[in-house]
Amino acid sequence: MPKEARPSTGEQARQHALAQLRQAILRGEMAPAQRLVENELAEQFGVTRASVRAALIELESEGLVERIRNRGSRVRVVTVEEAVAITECRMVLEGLCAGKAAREASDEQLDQLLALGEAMSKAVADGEPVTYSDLNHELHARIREFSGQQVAVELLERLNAQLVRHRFQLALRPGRPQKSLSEHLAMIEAIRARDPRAAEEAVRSHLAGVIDALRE
Amino acid sequence: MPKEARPSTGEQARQHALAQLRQAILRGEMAPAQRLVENELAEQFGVTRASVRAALIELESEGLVERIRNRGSRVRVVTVEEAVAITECRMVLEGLCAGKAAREASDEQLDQLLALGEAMSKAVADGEPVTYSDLNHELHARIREFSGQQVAVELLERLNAQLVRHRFQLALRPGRPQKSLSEHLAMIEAIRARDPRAAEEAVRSHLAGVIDALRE
DNA sequence: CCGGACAGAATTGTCAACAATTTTGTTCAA
DNA sequence: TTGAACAAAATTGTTGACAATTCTGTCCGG
Repeated sequence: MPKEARPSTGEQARQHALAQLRQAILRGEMAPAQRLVENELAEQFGVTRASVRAALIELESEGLVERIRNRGSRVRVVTVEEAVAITECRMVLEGLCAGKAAREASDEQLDQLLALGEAMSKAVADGEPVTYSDLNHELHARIREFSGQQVAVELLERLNAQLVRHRFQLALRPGRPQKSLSEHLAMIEAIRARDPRAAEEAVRSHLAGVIDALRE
Repeated sequence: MPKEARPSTGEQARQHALAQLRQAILRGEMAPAQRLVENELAEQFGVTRASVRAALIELESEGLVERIRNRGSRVRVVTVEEAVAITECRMVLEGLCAGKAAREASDEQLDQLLALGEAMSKAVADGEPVTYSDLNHELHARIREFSGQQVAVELLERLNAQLVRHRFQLALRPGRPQKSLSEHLAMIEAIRARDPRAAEEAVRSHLAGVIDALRE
């Protein structure tokens, strides 16, 4: 059992509890469908139940936690169908972002994408799937960021948070990095060419591929 | 000042407060940027502050309310730029839904769309912009529903809720219904033709038109 | 006349106790 | 043995009071 967290003076209790719990779920420290008892969490994080409650309500509307009236909270499990539906939404939203990024990114930012692409190629060549997965994640984050589309960014971050468990499963599949790499390079190429239409199309076909892989 | 709501026995207090508050905001009974004091709301709705607090936290993550630490809550005001960004997201998400609806809707559902289109034409011919606006809203809702894409539906409902104030402004603009009507009819046509690509394109160009109108 | 320090008011954040609900385990009769 | 009724335990929902923070208006020195 993890040691009780420090009182964390400046930080308000609710935000503390919220951050701790979200991290714990995202890091996969909570088993899927595990029950989240307010009392236990309160003791574990060193805050009162009211703060835990507030945090749980917030996590519920982020889609990370499931709450049933008078029955308590659990870590939400995302079925494969849901993961597919989520990825379909990612597909169009990231497509939007890629198109805007192709129009509005600075030359400096385009160089960052190029560097990321090279790092990803190297990771695949060296057979390091974990490094590749991290870079993958970062590439998508950068494209979102460069689009300047704040609303889409927030929606996508929420959606991505719900997929943590499926991401692992996908990254370690043999042969997957190779296929994924060329799609990613095409995305980078289209954005660097400042071709919004091609950029959107590249992102969409990449995520269509992810959907196929999710379905096995 | 509105009379205190009934205790609403079965319903739990938090859900009661949440529903009341959300309705009040969506109906425009709360002035934009109006301060929401927890005590006042608690008394007004006949629940305790804790329930109001919980409701406010939830409404914050729905984007209807803005909360600042130790400073309280206000009704969130959506700037024109934000409304544009939101509508861009609607554009791609509703495009996704239209494509899926074109594939998966039943013949019966397609007939509903046709009937809606006729009603909309009539409303424009009769010069009834309010009726037209309602039908407009219903058409979009039906398309979402027929797609069977639950994740997209939830995202879109959240986004739409944030636009209430801008919707009014747009619907009453002279000449707007005429332009909007033909775009809507094209959407219906494409879905009824079971042409996903055309359906997506029709929805996107319609909402691109809405974006132009928003920018004036 | 102006600006900063300070006290008071208003408001949000936190807490511990209590009430209501659901689940679980036990008993007893058929 | 099975099933329903019931009691006990666990857990969530609610309440009112208290603490911490921020805002507001006043006072005093310059």
